[in-house]
Amino acid sequence: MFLIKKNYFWRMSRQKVDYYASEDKIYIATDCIIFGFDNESIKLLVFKRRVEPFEGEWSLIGSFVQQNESVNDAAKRVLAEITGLENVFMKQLKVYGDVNRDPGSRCITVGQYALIRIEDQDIELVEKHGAVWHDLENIPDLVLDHNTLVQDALIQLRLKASYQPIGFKLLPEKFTIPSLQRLYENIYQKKFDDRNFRKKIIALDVLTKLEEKDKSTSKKGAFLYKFNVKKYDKLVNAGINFKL
Amino acid sequence: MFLIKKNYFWRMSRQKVDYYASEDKIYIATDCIIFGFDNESIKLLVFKRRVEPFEGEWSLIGSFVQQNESVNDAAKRVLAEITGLENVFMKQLKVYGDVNRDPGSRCITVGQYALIRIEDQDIELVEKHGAVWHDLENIPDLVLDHNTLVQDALIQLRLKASYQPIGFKLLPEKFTIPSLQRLYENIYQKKFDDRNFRKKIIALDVLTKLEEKDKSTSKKGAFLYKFNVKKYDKLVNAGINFKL
DNA sequence: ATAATAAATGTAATTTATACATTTATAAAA
DNA sequence: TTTTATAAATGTATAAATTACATTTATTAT
Repeated sequence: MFLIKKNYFWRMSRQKVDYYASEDKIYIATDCIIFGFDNESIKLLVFKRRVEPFEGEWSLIGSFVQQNESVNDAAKRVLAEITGLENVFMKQLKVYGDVNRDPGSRCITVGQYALIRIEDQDIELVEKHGAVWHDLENIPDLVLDHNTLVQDALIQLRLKASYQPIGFKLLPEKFTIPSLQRLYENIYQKKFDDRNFRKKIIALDVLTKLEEKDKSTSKKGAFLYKFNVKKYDKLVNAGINFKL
Repeated sequence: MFLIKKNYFWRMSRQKVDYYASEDKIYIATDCIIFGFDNESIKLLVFKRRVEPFEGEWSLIGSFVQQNESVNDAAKRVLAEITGLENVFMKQLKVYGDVNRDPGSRCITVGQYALIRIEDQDIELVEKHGAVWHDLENIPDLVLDHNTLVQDALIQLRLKASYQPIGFKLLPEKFTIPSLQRLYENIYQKKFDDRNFRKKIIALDVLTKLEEKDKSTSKKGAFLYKFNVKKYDKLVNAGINFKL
C-alpha cells in the first residue's frame, strides 16, 4: 500500500474521491519526436526495440521522467543519449493522458518534438541505439500511440513554421536558398515559386550572404547564407508574422 | 517500498538508473486557467483556498489526475465542479514539470486553458467554491507557479486567436459586432478601426445577422449576430488564416 | 421637437502577394 | 578550346488585401 504524503492532503478537500491510501500510481514518460532534414527531405528518427516488450517493433525515443529531473530535462537527456546532441530546439507538443493508452500500466507521456541538424548527429551513437531515420512517407507502425504523436507533431510543425522561422533549426549553419526552399516545400508539402520565395526570405532580413558557394548540386553553385540570430531575435520581439 | 510492475521494465534498458525499486512517486495534477468575457473585459476565474496549505491564498482551480480518468477528463471534471459547465472549449497549454516547482512534494501539473461564456456559469456553484472573477490587470498573487501559468495562457490565447476565431467561444450565443470588437481589443490589447473590423469579420462569412437588436449600450441599438458553426467548420477544414 | 449617442456605412491610397521568362556561372563533354 | 547542359539568380506588371479616414442613421431621453 502506498501512502500519499501528508502535505498532499491539501488538494483533496476539493474532490469527492478518497485519496488517503492507494496502491495506484501513474507513470510519467516523455517521448521525443525527432525531425531532421538532409537537404532532400524531412526525416523522423525512430528506433527498433531490442528488448521485450515490443521487441523488434519501432518506437519513438523516450524514457520515464525521473524523480530528480524535470520533464523537459528528461527529454533532453534521452535526446543526448541517442544523438549526442545538446542545446537542441525542443518544444512540448501535448500530454497523452488517456487511461488505457498503454496496456501495460497507467502511464502518461509528454510528447516533445525536436528539430535537429542531421549532419550534427553522432552517427555511431545513433546506430549503436538502433535508431534509423525514416522519410515521412515511410514511417513504420510504431508502438502504442506513437504514430499519433508523430502526426500531431507534424501538424504542430507546419503551424509553428507559419509564424516563426523554425525551419532554420533544421538546416546546417551554412545553407543555400534553394535548400531552404526545399525544406519549406517539405514542411508545407507544396511548391513555391523560386523568385517569390527568394524575395520573401531576403525581405525578412535575417540572412547574411557569404562569399562561399555550395557546388554540390549545380555547376554554377549556389551562394551560402548564414542565419543572423540577432536580427531574428529583434523580429521575434517585435511580433513576427512569417508567412510563406 | 514501492515496486514497479514487471511489464514496466521495458523502458529501463535504455537508462542507467536503477528503477527496480523506489519509494518515489511523481504526482500528476492539472490546473485550469479559466477565461471569461462579460462584454467589457476578459476575466480570469481563481479561488481563495479555504484549507491548508495555502489557506486564504489565491489559486487556480485544479486537481490531481485520478487513476481512472484521463488528464483531460480531470480538467473537465474540475471545471464542471466549479462552474457547472460541460462541453467547454479547453486546450492543453503546457506541462509544468520542474523538480522543485512544488515545495511539498514532486508534482507536475498540466496547465489547461478554458474559454467560457460567463453568463452560462452556475453562479451559486461558483460562489460556493469561493471562486472569483478577476480582471487581467488585477490578478492577485497565486500559489506556486500559477501566475506563470496564467501569463503563458494569455500568450497562447493571443497567438491562437490570430489563426483561429476562438474569440467566439467567449461570447454569448447572440452578440453584437461592437462587443466582438471589444473582445478582440481585449485579447490583443489594442484598438481596431471599427469600419475595418466590421468589414473583415463580415468578410469571414461565419456570422448570421438576426432581426433583434441589443439596446443595452446605445439608443440606436446594435444588431445581434449568431456564429454559424457549419460555415466556420468549413473554413477551418480549408485551412483558415484569421488575422485581424 | 431637439439633443445626444453609439451604430452603421464606402472609397481612395498604399502595401503586399502573385504570376511569369530570361540570363548567368560553371563543370563536363566534345 | 568550344560547346553543352544545368541549376542559380534576377525584375516587373497585375491583382489582392490592408489601411486610413468622415458622415449619416436610428433611437431614447429631455
